[in-house]
Amino acid sequence: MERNQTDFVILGILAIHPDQSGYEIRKTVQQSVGFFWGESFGQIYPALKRLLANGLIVARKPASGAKATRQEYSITPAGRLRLQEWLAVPFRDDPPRDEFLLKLFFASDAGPGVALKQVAKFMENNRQLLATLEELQKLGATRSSHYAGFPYWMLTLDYGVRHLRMTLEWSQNAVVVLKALESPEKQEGRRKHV
Amino acid sequence: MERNQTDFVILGILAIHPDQSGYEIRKTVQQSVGFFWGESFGQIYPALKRLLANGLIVARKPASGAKATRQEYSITPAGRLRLQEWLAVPFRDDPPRDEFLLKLFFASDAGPGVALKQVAKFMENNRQLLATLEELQKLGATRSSHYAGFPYWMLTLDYGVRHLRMTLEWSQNAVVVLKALESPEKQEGRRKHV
DNA sequence: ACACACATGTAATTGGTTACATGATTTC
DNA sequence: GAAATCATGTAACCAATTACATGTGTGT
Repeated sequence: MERNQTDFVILGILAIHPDQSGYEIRKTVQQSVGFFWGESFGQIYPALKRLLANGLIVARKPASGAKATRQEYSITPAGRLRLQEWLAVPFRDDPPRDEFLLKLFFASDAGPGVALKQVAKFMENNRQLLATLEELQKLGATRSSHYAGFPYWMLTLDYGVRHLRMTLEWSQNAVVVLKALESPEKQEGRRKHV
Repeated sequence: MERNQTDFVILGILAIHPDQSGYEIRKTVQQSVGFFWGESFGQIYPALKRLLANGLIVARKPASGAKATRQEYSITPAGRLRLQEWLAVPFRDDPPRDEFLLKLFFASDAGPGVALKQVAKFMENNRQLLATLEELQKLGATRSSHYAGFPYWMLTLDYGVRHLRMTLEWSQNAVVVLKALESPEKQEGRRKHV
């Protein structure tokens, strides 16, 4: 019960910025919480209908000039209340399923070479994402936004940046460990061939 | 395609330690990869039947003396091959959905008090888990295990420990930020009431 | 003319949890 | 004899992705 998080993502996004279409909501989600949350159209459109039926959002044909097919949504007072209610419910932390760690855990069956490839991809992914988030952070710092949500957004961004930096530090060490496993000799800080 | 990760978790676990029942496999999963992966019975039992039908594992009634109802499974050579194959496929990193961060991101609608409560729970959870993982790490260090998988297990453990330490550092800062938002005055390192 | 982004939706499938249902064995 | 743990499984439901299907508007 109370498990349909898509609804709340939409409410949250519309609470920050109203008059968005389903298409736009998805883009906003990707650009704001995308580094720790994803939503697909297959979930967004049905969710919008649900929210509409429950009076938590309202639909409006956009002002003339915009596309005729487009539907814009805004949050209602009831929707805002629902959102606030949900915010106060303790989050549940189920273990996030991490496929990378899973493969690494079992990797001895395939050897260090395979593990090193996975780690390399992991590093590359994280380096790129880190660059993006640091860019966002810099932008935020200069703009010193006046939105009420701003400090909260920056906290999550900071979390992301710290997380990615940690993964890169860890990766460097992992590479050293795996390379040592790769070469048959033990290289305990000494030359090869003992 | 190739998305049924439960199958591979089971194969991986049985590759490390054979002759386990479905019940036992689940426990092993919890105790080994539990901090980044979970499996429920509702998935394990059907998966075992699937794997059995495909010849990737074999079933055996346990030696006399054990429970009659119990079924023990082991990985077959075909299963091991399948596992190795999967290990070499690049992992996919979809953004892990983090409900805690999501609530924090939208928390301005509910205020710093609500956010602080969520952060407090987050810290508490992570402190506990960190203690458990550090315990495991210490145990691993003394035993200096001879299993081939050992270095890989330690890498994932190290990841967990680093991650949790990072979350606690971040949390401390988050609490400071949120407390500052809570009190109406700006406390820029100066006295209140300007 | 073509490509790309905007825009909305449904259907099929898979993935996954939770609840239900049952029963044996061990420990107190 | 009661409670906890071991043990297996199914059914109902919910969550989520992916593929399918369709069409408009904008820019080159």
